[in-house]
Amino acid sequence: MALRVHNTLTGKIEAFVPLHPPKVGMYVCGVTVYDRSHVGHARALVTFDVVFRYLRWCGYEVTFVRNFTDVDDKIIARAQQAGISTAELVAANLTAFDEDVRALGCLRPTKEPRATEHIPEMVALIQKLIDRGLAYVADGDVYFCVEKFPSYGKLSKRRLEDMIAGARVDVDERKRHPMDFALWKASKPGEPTWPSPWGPGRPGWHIECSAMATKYLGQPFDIHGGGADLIFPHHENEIAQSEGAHGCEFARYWLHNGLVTIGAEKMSKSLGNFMTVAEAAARSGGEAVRLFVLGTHYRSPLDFAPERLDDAARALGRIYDTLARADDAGADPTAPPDAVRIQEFREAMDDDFNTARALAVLFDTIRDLNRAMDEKQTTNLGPLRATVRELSTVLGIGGNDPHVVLEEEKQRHLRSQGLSPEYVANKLAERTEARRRRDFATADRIRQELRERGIAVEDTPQGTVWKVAR
RNA sequence: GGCGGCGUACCCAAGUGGCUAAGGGAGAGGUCUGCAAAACCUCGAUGCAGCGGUUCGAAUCCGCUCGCCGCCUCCA
Repeated sequence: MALRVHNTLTGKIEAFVPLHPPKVGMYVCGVTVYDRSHVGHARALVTFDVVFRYLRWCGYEVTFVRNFTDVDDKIIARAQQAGISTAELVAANLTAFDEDVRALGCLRPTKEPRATEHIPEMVALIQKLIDRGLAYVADGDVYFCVEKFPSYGKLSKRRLEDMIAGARVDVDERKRHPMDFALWKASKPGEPTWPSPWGPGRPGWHIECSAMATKYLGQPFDIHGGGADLIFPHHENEIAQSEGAHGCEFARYWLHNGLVTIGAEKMSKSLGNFMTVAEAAARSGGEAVRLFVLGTHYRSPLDFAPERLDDAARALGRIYDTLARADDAGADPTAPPDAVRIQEFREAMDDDFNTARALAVLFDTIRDLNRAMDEKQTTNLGPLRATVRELSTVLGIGGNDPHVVLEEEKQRHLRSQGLSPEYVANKLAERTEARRRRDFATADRIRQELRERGIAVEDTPQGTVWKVAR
């Protein structure tokens, strides 16, 4: 079975057939860098990171483009509020974004173009739309004329009449049709501005993606992705602009991740009900956030609660405990992965990136690994360990050095508790001595004492060790 | 109002016509242990919002009802 993906354009799950195999072009809408990213952004980031990784794992040469919107109303407003330049605001948020992405274990896209670095391309595209009669100039603004694009609404499956019906659309005298949208906005004093044939101004939001996607991927290209909240109007407008200008299909497969809700309400900056990626990562670690996201199919709604992060952190801890144990047990690092498990994994991922099912394969493998160690079947260790390593290249879960991960977890814990490694070492030595004397009352008292500080003591055949209580 | 989607065990969640309804977290019992912890084993929904229907057979298809969400405005 080969990869099948859900295409928003058709509403169906279809076989994925790239235009120019083995090459695949993928464009994903990134973020507007006016503020820190939250868990909702994390979901989009992780979802398409896995798509990217899986396509590569399948042998495709993927060009993955993810943009930054670094000019828009909110950036301007936020910068003015803070009394800094838009450039300063953008720079700060780009740095923060980079940290978030790294915490989430996402690979770098092939290209990360910024809107402000592609103004000439946008101007050229707008000019082409004007030339083809699909756009018109009004007072230094340029609007796209939706009535001139007959298939407008084909992605979001809505008709122009329906949209106006329930409409809270701005009544703008300069627009010929209420649903017409801005390609170019004349700038007000003090705003970032670029020269254009229609006067100084700045681009509308949608045009940047049309211009940059086509610049780096050509047209048509294979995959266009983003959050489900972008289907309308953003992606609908991208299609109108790109297909209107070039007279050919824009993108073949449209993939959209479901939104993150919190208390059954959409998580969003405007509602103020969000947890930032940095906060989530500080609580449970970025990899746990990733695991939380991948536990649900990417198109389903995902309800966030901090406790779910804790669940994920515990599950992740089990993975790394097992891997550390396997490495200590001398799993052959050169062994090939287990073909049966890999096949199960492939079938799950081929089914529209069913990461929840793929994770079940990972956890089954973890159990296999522990059982093999319990039963001293050392020859199975290598292949099972290799299987986890293989799956981790796609899921981005369990791919780090387990000893390093566990050690970092311990250091983090000690620091947050204000405890020194010596304190723990002394307590453990004291307890070991007590146990040697068979003074179990003292030993248990010490263990309880440490437990209250979040330190879990384990007596193993190799001696006493401690871990962070999860 | 238009369009799209959701409701599966204590919590999360996969499964969309047919083996005993994955997996994770929590829980119970067991093995191991001085006792624990970890790990493993076992248990856990005779039932998949409710009601009807199609079918030899449905959580899965159809209809209705109830509850909930998203988009239609900036939004991942």
